[in-house]
Amino acid sequence: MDSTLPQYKQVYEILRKHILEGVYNEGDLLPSENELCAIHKVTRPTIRKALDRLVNEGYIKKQQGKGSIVSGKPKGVGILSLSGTTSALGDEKLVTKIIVKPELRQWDHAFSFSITEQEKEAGCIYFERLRIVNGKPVFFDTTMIPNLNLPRFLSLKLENKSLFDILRTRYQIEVTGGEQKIFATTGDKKLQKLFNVNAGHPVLQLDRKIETSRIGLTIYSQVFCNTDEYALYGTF
Amino acid sequence: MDSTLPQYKQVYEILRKHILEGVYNEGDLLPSENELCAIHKVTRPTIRKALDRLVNEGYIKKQQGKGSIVSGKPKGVGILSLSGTTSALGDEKLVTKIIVKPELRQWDHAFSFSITEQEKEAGCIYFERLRIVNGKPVFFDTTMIPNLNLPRFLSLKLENKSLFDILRTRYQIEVTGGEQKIFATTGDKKLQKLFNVNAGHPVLQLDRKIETSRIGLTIYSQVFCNTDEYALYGTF
DNA sequence: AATTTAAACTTGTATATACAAGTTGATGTT
DNA sequence: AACATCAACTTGTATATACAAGTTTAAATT
Repeated sequence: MDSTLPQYKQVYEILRKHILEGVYNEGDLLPSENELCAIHKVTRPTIRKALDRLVNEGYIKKQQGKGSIVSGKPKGVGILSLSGTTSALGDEKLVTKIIVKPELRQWDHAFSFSITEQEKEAGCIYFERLRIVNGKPVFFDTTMIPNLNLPRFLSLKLENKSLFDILRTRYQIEVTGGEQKIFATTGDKKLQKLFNVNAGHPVLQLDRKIETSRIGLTIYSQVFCNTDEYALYGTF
Repeated sequence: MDSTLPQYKQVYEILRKHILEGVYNEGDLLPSENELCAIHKVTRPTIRKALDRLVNEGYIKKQQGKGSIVSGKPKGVGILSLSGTTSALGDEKLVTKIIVKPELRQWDHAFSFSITEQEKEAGCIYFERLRIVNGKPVFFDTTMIPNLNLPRFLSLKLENKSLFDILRTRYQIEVTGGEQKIFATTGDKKLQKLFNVNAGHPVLQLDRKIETSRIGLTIYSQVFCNTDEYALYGTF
């Protein structure tokens, strides 16, 4: 497929990358909109559309008369993002262990969410991961994705990459919204064993239904988190 | 002060109000962009800017070739919003009890967040609220706001209105971003008593630092939630 | 020297225009 | 009747232009 990104998205991707890679650091001013126009050979409305997106996602803040100031921290996926947590900790200290490798399953519901007939027919890609921070298991997440035109997904390695980065770069799928429910609970025995905690230990549970730019593709995710040492952190 | 809102914001406010008041319901199509142009006597880029905002906040979804589809549910304040929970439950079933009325206090930190010298000097407006759903206490929140040019705030009644609605309509202050930490914990004795639960009962804790469009004004909020029957719910 | 003023930046708002691309329904054709 | 085509919608992208409004810097004035 061709699928050339629109210019404002191209500029957005470049600036976003530069911020993440440290070309621009927190507190820095981006080049002015007119300079960006010259650099990328587009007009100001196009540049402003790219910048609007960076503002919405929390990468920059704008101040009239002054410029675009780099915030640095990514917004994450709407709410609290594990990737946000990841980046806050530094990747080298985080280990991902696949408990259940991506496999095809039948389903008729996704956690506390109901699914459509279409989703039921497609079946779901299912996997479980345990995230270990400095030797301590902190996150356990279960993900369900309807098996709709995601070639070679089952053979992808999820250890070191963010699911959403894979979807974005490999399949051009972006998160457009979603809903979530958050509980404080005590995990079951399986979870107590995975987290190595006693019965009755408080655990955070997060059920998410994540809508994407591909119509019909909704991702369902359930995350358990031991917040003893590491809180679930996010910017918005 | 004059402070006439820009046209795109005026259109945004009108459409937002109409969605919330049920002029347009979930699943409905908004008038097309060209029709909205005619209605509000502005050009399409202006209308599109208003719609962009509604999309970002989750009020509508757009589909090329079709139109703008009303989602209905508000996005809330970036993350999970109590107002979102409120609206999901229906206001009549929610009772707010003021535990500590808004008062001026000294402070040198806000929960797990540190504060600036300027904020420290200004002192803080402090209040505590308990939210009761169908007779069951579910939320307990503590709020700290630096006392910076918020006339008559101390005499406002917070029982029936959202704090953020007050800030937006009365002081033209909007939330621009923030950060938060979420824990699963067991509440202290005060909280056990407020929630009427046993010791060791899992409770959700949420520390939020909320930045606003008024420079220097950051709101600090700590929320405890008993998620036995009602999960913290939010869309994004 | 201190203050005021103005110029030269910055982002914010708004218009007018053009064409691309997706959706829908009506009109033909088979 | 079923299908294909087309026209008339819809939103998406992009340009060119203009002026308003906030910030900073430098020049002019006191």
